[in-house]
Amino acid sequence: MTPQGNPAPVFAALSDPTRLALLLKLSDGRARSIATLSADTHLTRQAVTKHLHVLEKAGLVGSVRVGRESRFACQPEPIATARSYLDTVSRQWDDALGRLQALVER
Amino acid sequence: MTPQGNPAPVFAALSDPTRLALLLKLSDGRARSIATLSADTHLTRQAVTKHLHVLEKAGLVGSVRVGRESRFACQPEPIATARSYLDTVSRQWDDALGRLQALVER
DNA sequence: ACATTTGGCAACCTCCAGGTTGCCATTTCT
DNA sequence: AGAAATGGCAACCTGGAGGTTGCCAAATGT
Repeated sequence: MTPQGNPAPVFAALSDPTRLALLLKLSDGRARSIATLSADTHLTRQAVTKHLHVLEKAGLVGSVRVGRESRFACQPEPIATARSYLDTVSRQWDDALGRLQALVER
Repeated sequence: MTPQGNPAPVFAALSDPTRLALLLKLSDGRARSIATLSADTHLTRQAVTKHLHVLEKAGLVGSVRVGRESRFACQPEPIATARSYLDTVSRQWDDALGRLQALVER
């Protein structure tokens, strides 16, 4: 259910320090339970749960229920989406700058 | 290589569709007045002004007062910051995936 | 069998982002 | 000089984000 092409939700998911920290923790590819992920945080387990669900809705992580615990792990596609968006913007900007400079140097 | 920078504020600035649209408009490098930027929007000039100030605080755009109007234009550095962050995350993820696959294939 | 770990659900609170309206100052046009 | 364009400022409203607490259900350890 990850809409491709609209980068705003992905950026929104990335706009919170707590979620960035979670992503960094998960960026080693290992799957972790909610309890594990909220262990060394000053936040409540519920708060962490909410953040994880936000990340999941944005498609940045996926979850699997294993016994009594549900494990979360990274999913890379939306990051690629966000990166390609930034690439587009900065490329257009570079192009425009290049043209301007060419005009000036002429 | 590249400077530091906390990427969360940049992502926060990028997390709004209106601001993304503004950035795209400005990504051709030309500077525009607030009135021009809010011309083909369904939003109020004030709303657009607020969004522009958010982008400015994040360093994504800069403004210059020219006569009675203030012109806004792109500034590329924070975009580079955000991109490098996404690069870091996705590289770490790729590395982890690689190690996992190496383990599995053994 | 019982206690513990783990997590889902719901109610609640507070704060701020996004948006509006109204008014006023300055610059530009005629 | 007078009218219009441009935008800064402030008050105000509303919804949702982020966080907490409390309770309950299911899976696990002993």
